Amino acid sequence: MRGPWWQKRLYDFGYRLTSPRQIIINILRNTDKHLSAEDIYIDAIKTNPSIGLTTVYRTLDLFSQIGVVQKFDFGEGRARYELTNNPLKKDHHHHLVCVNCKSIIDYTDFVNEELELMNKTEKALSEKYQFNIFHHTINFYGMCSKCRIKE
Amino acid sequence: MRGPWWQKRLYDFGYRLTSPRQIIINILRNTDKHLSAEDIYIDAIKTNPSIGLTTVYRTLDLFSQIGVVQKFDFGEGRARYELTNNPLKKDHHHHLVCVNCKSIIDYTDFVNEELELMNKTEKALSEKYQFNIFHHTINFYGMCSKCRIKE
DNA sequence: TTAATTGCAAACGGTTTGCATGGGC
DNA sequence: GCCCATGCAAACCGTTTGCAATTAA
Repeated sequence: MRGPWWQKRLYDFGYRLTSPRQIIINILRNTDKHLSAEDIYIDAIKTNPSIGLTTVYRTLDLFSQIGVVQKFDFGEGRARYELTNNPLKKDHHHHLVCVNCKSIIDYTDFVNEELELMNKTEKALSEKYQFNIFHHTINFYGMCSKCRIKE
Repeated sequence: MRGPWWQKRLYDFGYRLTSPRQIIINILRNTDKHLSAEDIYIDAIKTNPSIGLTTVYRTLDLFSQIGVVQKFDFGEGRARYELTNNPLKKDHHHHLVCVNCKSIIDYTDFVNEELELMNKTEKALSEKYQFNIFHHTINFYGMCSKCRIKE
């Protein structure tokens, strides 16, 4: 395994349970939601009240750089984070975002077809534009049923 | 035509050419780039130096609410804006974003196939989740050729 | 002992708001 | 005259940075 010393221990929950990095990984492992840095911070201080918000940001940045965590921006003015391989989440999913209440639904409908097309597109784009593509996002924006009733 | 009084005049360039709204529309019409509020502001004060950045934000917000402008968030910590029907831009396109230098390429490869699938997906999602879907975004993230050489 | 990790407070940068002025109808 | 549009300055808020203290290897 490559990377810094602690990377290979990321999923070893027996290791120094109160280390901020372990706490944050645990929080992300135990949710199927898209948490913001603040969400994670609020949850983290329940386990270790001395954790700082700065550490949460730095940890998330580190994790997203090494690909353990994926950072999303749904246009709310704050980032949201997901564990890349979350056992509680559908493997490959995309997002359906309510522009009103900001709720997010993960969907997997047509992902197989989608994936096929995306792979094809990715390959073509890589060659045509000489891009080294890491990942893609597909978001649908609209208004959820609850918000539609209220309006 | 529905909407506020000035909406029907959006494309009437003879009308009060120094009004901030007209200036901003002109700027967006004459570029094929994804401009940030600041980009637009810097361009706008060349035409009318008394325009304020606040007005740029308020105008863009208004335009994106009525669907004249689409707001994008590529995860840079700032929003970028495109005219929905920009004559200089490809009709329906998606984005290829360099995570390093933040350059954005509009691509149209496979858009027809993509569009077909997206329409199908959109319809299915609308029904399944009772969402009223307005639009979608597809972004590929990777590293462009220039940045790859530098690293 | 040496480098990495962390918390605090302050800075930062994009965006929004309060408020008073100005311009169109 | 009334309402909407606008500019300015200040507030806001998520995020980043400088720095000193702590911890791990």
